[in-house]
Amino acid sequence: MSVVLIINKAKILTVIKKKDLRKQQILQAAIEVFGKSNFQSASISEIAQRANIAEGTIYQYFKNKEDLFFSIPAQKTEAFCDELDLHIEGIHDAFNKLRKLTWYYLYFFKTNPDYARILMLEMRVNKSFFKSRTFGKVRVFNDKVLEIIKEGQEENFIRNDMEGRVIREVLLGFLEHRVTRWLLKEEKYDLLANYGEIFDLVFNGIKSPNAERRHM
Amino acid sequence: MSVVLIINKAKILTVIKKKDLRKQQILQAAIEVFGKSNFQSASISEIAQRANIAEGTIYQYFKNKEDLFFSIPAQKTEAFCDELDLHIEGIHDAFNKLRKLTWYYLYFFKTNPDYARILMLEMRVNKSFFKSRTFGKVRVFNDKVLEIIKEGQEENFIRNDMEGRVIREVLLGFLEHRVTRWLLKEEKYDLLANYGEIFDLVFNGIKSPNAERRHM
DNA sequence: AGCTAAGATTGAACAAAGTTCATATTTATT
DNA sequence: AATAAATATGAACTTTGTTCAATCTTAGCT
Repeated sequence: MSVVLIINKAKILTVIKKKDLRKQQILQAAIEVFGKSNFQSASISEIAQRANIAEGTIYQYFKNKEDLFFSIPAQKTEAFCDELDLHIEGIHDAFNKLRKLTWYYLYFFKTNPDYARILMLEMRVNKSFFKSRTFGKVRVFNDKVLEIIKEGQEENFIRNDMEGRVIREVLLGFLEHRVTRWLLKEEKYDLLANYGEIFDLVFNGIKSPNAERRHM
Repeated sequence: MSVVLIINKAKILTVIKKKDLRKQQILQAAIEVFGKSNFQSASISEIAQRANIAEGTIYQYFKNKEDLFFSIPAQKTEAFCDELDLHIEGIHDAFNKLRKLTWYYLYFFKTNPDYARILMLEMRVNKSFFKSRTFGKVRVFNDKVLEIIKEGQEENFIRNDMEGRVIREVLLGFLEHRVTRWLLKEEKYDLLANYGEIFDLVFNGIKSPNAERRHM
């Protein structure tokens, strides 16, 4: 094994890439199949079919069905965080950062409904997901939200009499709930409709009493 | 069949009761088994074992595993609504009704964690649950919340510039999120801890601007 | 180019769990 | 007590995730 490593570095890279490619191919098929239905009613055979491979091959790349399932949100969540950074970039005050974050959150799920279904209706509600490698990616986002909230507390327009974590719970709780409802109602309405209204509603609850109407 | 109906009414009642009793027996076993794990990893054979019956018997009382699963929340939710009515009874203003409702909601799930797991982590996130007979019971609760919110809007301490439904979404969204988090963290902390704090947080978001500190 | 070994792929076979159904048992009626 | 109806049973069936021995493909070497 280590011999190979010494002899030819370039070749190994292409091998790794090929492995990665096949993994991507399986993941893509998995997103489509899992996204259309759910974990239990999606079948390995359909995923294999859609990826044009044999069922057994999947198990060379993923430990089992659950492992494959849990691997789906990893890249997407990473992409979400990266793009979010871009959207936040250049905004200086925490209020507008939070406002933009809220908008982007809803926008992202609106434009990625398959991923939304998987993350909101299956992962978010699965105990072992919280122990999975993939959940680390979600935590990055959660940390970022808390950071902005603390920033807002220092800027004194988010109330200081409560822990940042509790405030985050209200904001994320509402967002998750909203996306979940939208999915369950089969995406029949616009997830971003009256977005300003609802942000105002949540925000008025978490804004500092002595920041009256400063940002309205 | 109809002959029996004409001949002996009392006997039939006892037969119905017996059928009901067996159904209860199966449901109780199902609550225990589903509550400990989840839909997919709970097995019919374990439920049958715990109810001291054969696997096939279950299918005399329930169409299939999903039907059995969906039947669990029906009675519990009904009991929840009935008790909630008692707790609300005698409270005259919408503010304190909402406050009590919030408290009772958290209290109920705290004291019924098996049911909580089933409702929050499995049902609430399942599309076909929304079409099930059982969901009607949940809707009764939702309607009650909306009613109280509208009452509050008339009493003018809940903001009137937004639809009652949106306000309900924030309140219930937060409550569901809180219970869900608590379950996922394996009930390691007290669900009712700093309950006043969090109600204040949500309420300040939905209270009418011209009801300043009236109820604080 | 051809050989060899490692790696990747395959799909038949296996295992586990939901569901069905012919048979057996229990209960109710006369 | 006899008969019929209702209920319960568990072995057999079906489906689907998973394994694995056999086959094919690719990379490295002469």
